[in-house]
Amino acid sequence: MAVPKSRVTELRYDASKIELKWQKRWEEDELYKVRDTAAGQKWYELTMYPYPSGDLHIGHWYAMAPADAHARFKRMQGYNVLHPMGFDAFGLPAENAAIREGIHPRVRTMDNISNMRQQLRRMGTMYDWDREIVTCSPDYYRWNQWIFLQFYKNDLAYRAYAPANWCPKDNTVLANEQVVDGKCERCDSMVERRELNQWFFRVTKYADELLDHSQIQWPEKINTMQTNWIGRSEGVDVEFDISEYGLKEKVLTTFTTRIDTIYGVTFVVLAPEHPLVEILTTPENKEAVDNYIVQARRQSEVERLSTDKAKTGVYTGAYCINPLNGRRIPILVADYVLRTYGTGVVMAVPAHDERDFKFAKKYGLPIEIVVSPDEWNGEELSTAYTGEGVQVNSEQFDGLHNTESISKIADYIESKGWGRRNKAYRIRDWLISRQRYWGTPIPIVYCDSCGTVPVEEDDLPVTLPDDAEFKPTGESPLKLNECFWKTECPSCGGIAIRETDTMDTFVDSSWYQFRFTSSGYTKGIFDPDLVSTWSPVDQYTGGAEHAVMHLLYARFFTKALRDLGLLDFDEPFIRLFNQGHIIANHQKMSKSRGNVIAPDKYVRRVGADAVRCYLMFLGPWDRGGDWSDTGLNGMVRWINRVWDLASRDLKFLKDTSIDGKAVADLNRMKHKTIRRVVSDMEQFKFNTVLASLMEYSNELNMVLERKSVDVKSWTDAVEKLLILMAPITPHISEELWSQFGHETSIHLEKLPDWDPELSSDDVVTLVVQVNGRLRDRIEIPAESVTEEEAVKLAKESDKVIPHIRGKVIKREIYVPAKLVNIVI
RNA sequence: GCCGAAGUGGCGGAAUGGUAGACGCGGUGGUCUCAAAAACCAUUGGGAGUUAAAUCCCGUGUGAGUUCGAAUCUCACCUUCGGCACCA
Repeated sequence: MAVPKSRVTELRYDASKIELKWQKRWEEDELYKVRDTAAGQKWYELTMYPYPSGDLHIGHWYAMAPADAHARFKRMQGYNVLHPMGFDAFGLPAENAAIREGIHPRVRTMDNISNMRQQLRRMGTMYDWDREIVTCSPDYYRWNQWIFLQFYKNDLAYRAYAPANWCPKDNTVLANEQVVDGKCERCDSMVERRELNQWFFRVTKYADELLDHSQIQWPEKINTMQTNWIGRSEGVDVEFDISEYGLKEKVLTTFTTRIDTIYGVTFVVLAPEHPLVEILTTPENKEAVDNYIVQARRQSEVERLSTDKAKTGVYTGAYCINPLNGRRIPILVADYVLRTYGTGVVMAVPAHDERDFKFAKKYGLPIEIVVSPDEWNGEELSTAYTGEGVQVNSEQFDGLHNTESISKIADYIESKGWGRRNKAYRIRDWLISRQRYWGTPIPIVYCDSCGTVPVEEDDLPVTLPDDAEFKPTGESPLKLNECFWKTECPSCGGIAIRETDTMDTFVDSSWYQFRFTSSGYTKGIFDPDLVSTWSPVDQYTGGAEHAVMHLLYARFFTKALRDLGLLDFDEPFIRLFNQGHIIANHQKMSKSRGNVIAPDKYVRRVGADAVRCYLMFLGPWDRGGDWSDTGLNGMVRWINRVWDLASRDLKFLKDTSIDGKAVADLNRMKHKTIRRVVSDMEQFKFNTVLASLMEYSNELNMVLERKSVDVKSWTDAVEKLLILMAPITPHISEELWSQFGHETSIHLEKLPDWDPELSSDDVVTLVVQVNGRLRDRIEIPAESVTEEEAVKLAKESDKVIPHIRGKVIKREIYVPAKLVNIVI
């Protein structure tokens, strides 16, 4: 295999010197200071803030540099742009490092932030650092606590004893969204089940509204993922009679989406955690059931839900009655039924449900067909039939197609009072408790006499103690810190204990987009005027991996804050764009592969502009790209050529013979380039933006060689190139702009308009086909050719004549100013 | 298993019903140089053809279809990537 020689393109200029010079100047001039009341329509463009891991890696660059270019572009279009930056500063890695190395999470996090802040400046970004948010600052997290209190008052936050996903490595519980393939999303450990008292946010209250994506322009993929995650199913709750046991509960309610199969129910299954299990189980079955429940509890969620696992279960010894046919059927317990979905009770129809079928086969339970497959002649099924068909064995509904009977049977059940239509959701409430130190303390106090008491708003923030001990005990380090947990009850003044769990860090990022509008505000979570000036975010960018976590939670918060009267709109982010992932040498970057690209190294060598350029050039932003050092060289070469073009001594044009056509052609090319660049920038098509700019600069090179245009045309052509490049390569554009004698920053320039007339070609190529095959290309003046003329030209072509000579022409197709197709 | 996206030169990619391969990388030949690197110029999908050209044929994962015309639309299949996966 040929190994490409490592060649390094030399820069014509000192990139670091120039870039640092302008970064300093921009800061002194407060060039990027955002003014709430500046002229121009507002444009709020936000990119997902980073976790302060210590170093800005190439993935951060890939997310932020193109986003910065786009925000700069909007600014040059005349918008008043807010494009802020902050740090998602709470989280497990800092605390785990503290356990390992003994460095306090705050110290380490703040160190990392100051390093990354410098790296972000070095990238040449236009962030206004006065608006920075650092979520581990009490000025920020006190508002997490404030929101928690409002949620608590409005029944959107509640505490419950429930089984939770426990990560044994991170020593904390996780939200459902943070469990991927049964493993911890962060550290890949197998998640265990633990029953604990936990705080939840009632995201399910907004399930229906969250399904509505009509007010946002997001990638269909993300909308679908959210829709699937919420997982609304419409069906019927049906009550099976258990009155024979003389209990308080007279019925067992099941949820089904296949009410058409109700006559085929041959047994009913309860989730092992269902409270009726204990009550209904007969004495002779008690031991078996108890053993089964213990066994089911021991299993992790993954083991229990594994699709390939054989289905297991036990009889309770109890029976219930199907209200439709009066049949008495057995009640079982099986762990394939989930307590948390629907009613936690399943009416099993083995003939028409894959899971029930397997279960029935294993335990020898009857299988009764009630929806007939096509051409079915009464034989037994070898697998569950889940398709459509005609009702059989269904009393008065026999003969109906099941697509009809679904609503007929539901109506019948409702009219008889045996049940009602209902919906079930896959999404669960958001578990926000974390048994960790480095997060927002939950502002709740437990008092022996008053119970659960919220901290007074005036007493916020509940701050993290600095002297916590970090030990991996499985409980919050705050539990070991007496100064923290020992407190007075806000209600009775007696001795009370603080909640020692902290909040999931996704709470921080659920509303940070609003805090950026007034990040220093002390009288509330945000300034009500400024939040409505800037919000919602017009353009959000970030990775698709947050589809059902951050993006869903942020939408939930927006709706909840709206209902609390704090916001007057429904969605946090109007447009969303997901960038892809950057890889290296066709492989995912990882330390173990040793192919991690360290941007700082390249920035030192060729400057931030070249790196920015290359990241935007290497492929469509949403599809990601493959880093290659030689590819970067190409960008360096191009920037060098632009440098040469723009720093040419104009004397070379002074005594040229001006060619009127060359001037007109250059002007045409200029307008065409402006049009293409603006339109592609708008759509985040940075790679084709750069291709257009390269074509334009190649054209300028040709003009330069021929020296055929006047000084004024040349200067304007080059200045327009610099303006179009400014969002992408902010430093070099600024430098060359000032070399042209401009006193003010290029970043204060408006993007030039293009003339629609001039931005299209005056001469077009007429393509001539015979039977759809290319035979000739004829240069014709645009727009001035009629169909007759075009066809005539085509038929007269020397290259076409041999193909049509002596043939009968069946059809002539003409696409104006583009193509003639002669069909023979 | 289900849902979704994608498959184009040696490589990254452009073109979303009308000139396939823009732009860039890499390669080849040349200029400059003692030499190299850098830079610059030319060339670069495959094949047939010719002294040279003209010209022709093939070509966008595979196979069919729609159309005057398909990388683009439709169907089936293959591969890769992403998401979901006992949710009744």
